[in-house]
Amino acid sequence: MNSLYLIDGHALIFRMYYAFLRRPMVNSKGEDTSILFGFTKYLLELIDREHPSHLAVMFDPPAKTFRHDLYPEYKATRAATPELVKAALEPLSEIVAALDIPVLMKPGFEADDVIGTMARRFAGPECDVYMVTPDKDLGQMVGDHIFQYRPGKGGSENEVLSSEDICQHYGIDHPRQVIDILTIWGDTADNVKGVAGVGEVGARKLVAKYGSLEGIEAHLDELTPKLQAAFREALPHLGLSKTLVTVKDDVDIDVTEEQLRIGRPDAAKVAQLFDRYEFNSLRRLVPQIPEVPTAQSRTLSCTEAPAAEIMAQARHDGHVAVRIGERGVLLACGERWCRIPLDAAAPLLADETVVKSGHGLKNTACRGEVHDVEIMHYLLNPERSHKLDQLALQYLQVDLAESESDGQMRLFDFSDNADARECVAAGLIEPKVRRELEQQNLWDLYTRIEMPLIGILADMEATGVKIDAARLAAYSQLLTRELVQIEQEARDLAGEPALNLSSPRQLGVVLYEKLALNPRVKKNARQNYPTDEETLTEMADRHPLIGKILEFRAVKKLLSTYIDPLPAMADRAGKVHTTFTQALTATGRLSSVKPNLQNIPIRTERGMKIREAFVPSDPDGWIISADYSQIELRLMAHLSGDPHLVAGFAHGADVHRATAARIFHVDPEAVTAEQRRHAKVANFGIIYGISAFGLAQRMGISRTEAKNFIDEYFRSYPGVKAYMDRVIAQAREQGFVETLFGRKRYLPDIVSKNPTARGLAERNAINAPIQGGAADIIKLAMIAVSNRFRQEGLQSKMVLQVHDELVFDVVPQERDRVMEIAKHEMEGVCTLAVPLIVECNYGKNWREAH
DNA sequence: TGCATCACG
DNA sequence: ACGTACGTGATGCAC
Repeated sequence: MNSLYLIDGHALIFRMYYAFLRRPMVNSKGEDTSILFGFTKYLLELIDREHPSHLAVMFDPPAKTFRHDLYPEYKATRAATPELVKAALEPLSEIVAALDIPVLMKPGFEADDVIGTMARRFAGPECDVYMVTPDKDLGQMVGDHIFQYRPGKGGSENEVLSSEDICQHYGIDHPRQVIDILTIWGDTADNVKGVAGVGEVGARKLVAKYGSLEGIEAHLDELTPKLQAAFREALPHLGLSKTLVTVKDDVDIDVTEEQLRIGRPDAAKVAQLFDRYEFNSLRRLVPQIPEVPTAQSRTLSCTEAPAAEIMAQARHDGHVAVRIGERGVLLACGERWCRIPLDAAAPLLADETVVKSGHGLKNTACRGEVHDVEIMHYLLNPERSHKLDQLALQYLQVDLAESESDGQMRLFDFSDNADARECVAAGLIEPKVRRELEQQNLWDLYTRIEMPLIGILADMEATGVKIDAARLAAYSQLLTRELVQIEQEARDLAGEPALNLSSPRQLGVVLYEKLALNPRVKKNARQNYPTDEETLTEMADRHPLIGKILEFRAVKKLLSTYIDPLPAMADRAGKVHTTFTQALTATGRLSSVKPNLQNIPIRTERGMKIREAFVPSDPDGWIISADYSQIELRLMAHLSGDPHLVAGFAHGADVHRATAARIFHVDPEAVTAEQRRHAKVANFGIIYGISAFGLAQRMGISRTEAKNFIDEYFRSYPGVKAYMDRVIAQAREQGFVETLFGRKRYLPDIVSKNPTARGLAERNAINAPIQGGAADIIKLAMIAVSNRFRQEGLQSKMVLQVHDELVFDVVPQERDRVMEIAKHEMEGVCTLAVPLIVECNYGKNWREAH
């Protein structure tokens, strides 16, 4: 199968222009090489990653296009092209030409049209076409063997969009309907007028319902009066708008398949250009030109060996390094390596008598003794980088980016063995990191907690959690209608029909200039007025618009972060699979990404509706949630040993009420609701390393009152105060703090002369042993629960961990057994000065299980 | 990119 | 004097 990549040159240039705006790259001659560097790097990395068989770059021609002839105001509202962008075009063409990549331009047409034409012409059973662009316009051209390849934002991964993806995103049946959506939506950037008052969401819904622009026009009378009027108003110019947003796919352009075929760079020319612009780091991506040797580093020596020999040696040594490569599994013993298919490696990986070492081994079949240097290094210092190239530099003095000394090629020749070098490097790093862990008494933490957790997290990710997509879809409809309504009301209240409620800048202007709701407020560092929730809530009584803004934001958040994306991320079984990150947080907590299932709403009624969509995979099954009650405050009680706080956790007692009783010198029964609320806020503050300022903010009292409150708290719980002083002193002496289980966090700023930095370090010193200790405890609980599930052969699955809560997807007949196991194992993880209490409930969904 | 905003524990 | 409660991730705007 051939693959043709069509690069939208201008879009990529603009992306790079913005990416480097704050910190431009300048060479020793003082030239700004940001765009050239970013563009070239993206291009070379794309080739290195995707191995295209054919490739071309499209640029917009400098002169006007047929769209300007049709509509003189086309793109008239655009700001002038930045000088840096203009200046980049010519040198960039030179670089691209030197790489033997064709540049296509057609006078009178935009790059989009040429891309559309090429895609239509070359896509077929023999060739997949990838249109490399972040712009939504080309979505209309996606189809059989035609994909949109969207560069990732901010270093994130590139995204390949198929016809189904486009349809799913817009809720349509065919990508051509993107044209109708764009026509109605309009395009501010190109000065193309759509239907006034209808945005992306509105356009999507209308096209989804009526199929096309014509369909909508035929059923105008079914629309709301406002919409009807808007459409009638827009009708005269919609035809033109449609032409403008439609990508032409029949441009007369003379190019053959042979010209697009990936060729060989002109090495001398590329070397000369890279020297001129000082692109030293890009040299490794073009193997035909010589590397510039890096002074201190050396390359890694490693040799390929027969697979049978490596496997035999692995079994003999009881140790092998593993890495999953793009073309099979890499195995290494010392500096010798081999590459074999996954199924051939599977028995060795599953062999519990062989220690597997490597970097990032969670998503491999490796089980048993797994020495993952990424996680091992995380325990040495969670806040340093655990990337393999960093570790290789530090432990092996090797630069993994450097090719092997035999000059293996990277570009246009994919026989390079970068993944083999990485596998060998991880294997050589492992004993060195292990020695450090042992010296610092961290090996136990690794083998008892982190290592067994790797496979458990892998299983949880693979199992996934079932989502009721239909329920979310229905809720999306309902909330979207509410959102449109709120938006309209807000615009009416503001008297600004085009107000973008998502733009803090626009809101600021309306609230503070037009309505002058707070004449004293100042702009922040970025010349914007504050529109954060706290500020707005304070002035909510000054204008009804503010309430609408807050409501808009709340609903928008739920829709755009949870309700709409979640169903799209489900697999065919309706399950979503998060990724748990085990080597990220400073304190030892896990994190959850893509999607983040650790921040599913719960605090509002609208939010809780989302939890109703988290359901058991068996329709007759149950969701069980087991959460530690007050685990962090219990840890504070244990660590401080304060007798009053410990007593506050006496069986059945309400700890916040007990705190209020002590602070306010009243009987627990006499505590008012407000007193209890304040005590609760204070208890949270204690865990975070309380400050008078922070407490004052959250309790809505003055700083002096907050100071008095804290003094009273410390008088009531002298052990807590003593613990805080002790742990800060310890941090100052040792440079780090640790949890009950020895997990460390380094706090170099604890001796800083900058009071702000020092204050933060001191609060970290108080908080890290508590937050980290709670993380240790729930990790141990996960291991204990998982062991019990295995021993007893349960079918139910642990599916989520949310810091102090475990969530289970339970088959009908195991409900009571799982409740029992979860509560028992979680409570029995360790013995503290206060009991560990777990609240466990079941229900037909996650909400009911609380 | 960098920031503001807001979802969770 | 200096600007603050602890730990995360996703989205969207504006540059």
